[in-house]
Amino acid sequence: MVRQRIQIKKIDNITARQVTFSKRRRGLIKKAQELSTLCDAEIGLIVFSSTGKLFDFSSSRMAEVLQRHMLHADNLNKLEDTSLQLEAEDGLCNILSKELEDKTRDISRINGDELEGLSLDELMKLERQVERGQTRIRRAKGEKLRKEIVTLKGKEIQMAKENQILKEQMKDCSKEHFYLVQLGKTPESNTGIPSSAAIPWLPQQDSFNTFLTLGPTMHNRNL
Amino acid sequence: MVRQRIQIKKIDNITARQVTFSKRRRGLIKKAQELSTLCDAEIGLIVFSSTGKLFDFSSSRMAEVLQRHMLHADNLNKLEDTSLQLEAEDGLCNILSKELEDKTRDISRINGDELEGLSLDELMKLERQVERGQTRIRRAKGEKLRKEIVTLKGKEIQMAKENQILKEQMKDCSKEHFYLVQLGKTPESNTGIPSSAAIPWLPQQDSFNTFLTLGPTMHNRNL
DNA sequence: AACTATTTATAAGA
DNA sequence: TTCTTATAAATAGTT
Repeated sequence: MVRQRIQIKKIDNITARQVTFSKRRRGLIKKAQELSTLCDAEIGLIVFSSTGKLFDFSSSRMAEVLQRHMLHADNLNKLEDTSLQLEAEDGLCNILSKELEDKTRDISRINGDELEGLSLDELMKLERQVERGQTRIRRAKGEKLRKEIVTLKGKEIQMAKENQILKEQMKDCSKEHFYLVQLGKTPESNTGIPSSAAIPWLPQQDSFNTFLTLGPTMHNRNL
Repeated sequence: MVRQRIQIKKIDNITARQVTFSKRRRGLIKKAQELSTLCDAEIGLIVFSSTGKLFDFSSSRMAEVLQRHMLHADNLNKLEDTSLQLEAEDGLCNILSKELEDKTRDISRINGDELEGLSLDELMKLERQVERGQTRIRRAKGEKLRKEIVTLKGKEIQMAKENQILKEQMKDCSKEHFYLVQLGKTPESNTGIPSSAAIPWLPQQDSFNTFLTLGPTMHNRNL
């Protein structure tokens, strides 16, 4: 946005990301405050940094809700005092949140973050893992594309058939009209020149019936 | 803030207030989106207009949390603290296990499993994600290897120096022995030729003084 | 943490 | 509501 416009996508550099997070978070909270004051709105805003730190803002009543949320968030890291009553529950929560933490870090590493502490062996293992996944994902994508092509080809054939049928109907229709026109003496059909250019997918047909087929033609074109 | 700086206090004029609300609300939500994308933050934003209309934004799973909070907010009048507390605890576990489930599936997919339900777009997004991670992991690996090489080269130089010193010592030592042998009439040291075969990394030394240098030599070898 | 060149947001007006 | 525009505010990159 400044000095150079940035794209809105995850900032790779961790330091830069943290700096931007800090600046924009403050900006966002300020805007939220201003909106609530200026327009008498009730606003609740919760922001978790990628490292799990919580920041929030709330006007008035919403505070209660957000407060509760904050407690939950805290519990997530260190399930403490408040509920000594439910030790089993705590234990389960502890286990869950620990597992969650592990998996979150795993994903982070797969995405190429938090690699600092890893040994060469671990890095190479990670590389192999990602490579394997990549191969399989590509295979799945290829498969998907292939199937889509098959489906589309099927549709194409189906539509070609329909077109053929419609063309036949059109021809019959035109003949009918031709006779009707001859009987009814309307003078419009004088040139006899084909105008297939405007409707390229339809083979030649004489202009004397163009105006008659325009309606159905346009309609079919959008099928 | 524009054309004329405004004070941050409730806007009296109702129309003006509504217009400002509409503009700033959109601005706020845009900023929240940008922050969540740029900095990989989880954000939940709830805005109630003064007329009671709800607008909200949330990144990812925070949606569930906010949903819950909104429900709780409704119940807040009816339920006592204790039951709320319990419900909250239950909720936490639920949320944790749900998130765990999500992340487990995410990892599975990165590894190329459970891809069946994914659309082409999702597959391609996944492919890009994995590709990006791969690049970063490879970069980290390269970096690590480079550092290791630098360290090893440093050690090599250090050891070469030590070897040089040891050689000098050895030479002095040999000479000394040579004279001692000459004086003491021991017959072993007649050639003055080194026998390095047994300990190839050490340059020539005569067998009669091996026991003198063995200690420090072995020690230095492990430095 | 401060600076500053720019971009972005937006108040007021149409 | 939406567009325009002058200007305030936010902020990316730099120091």
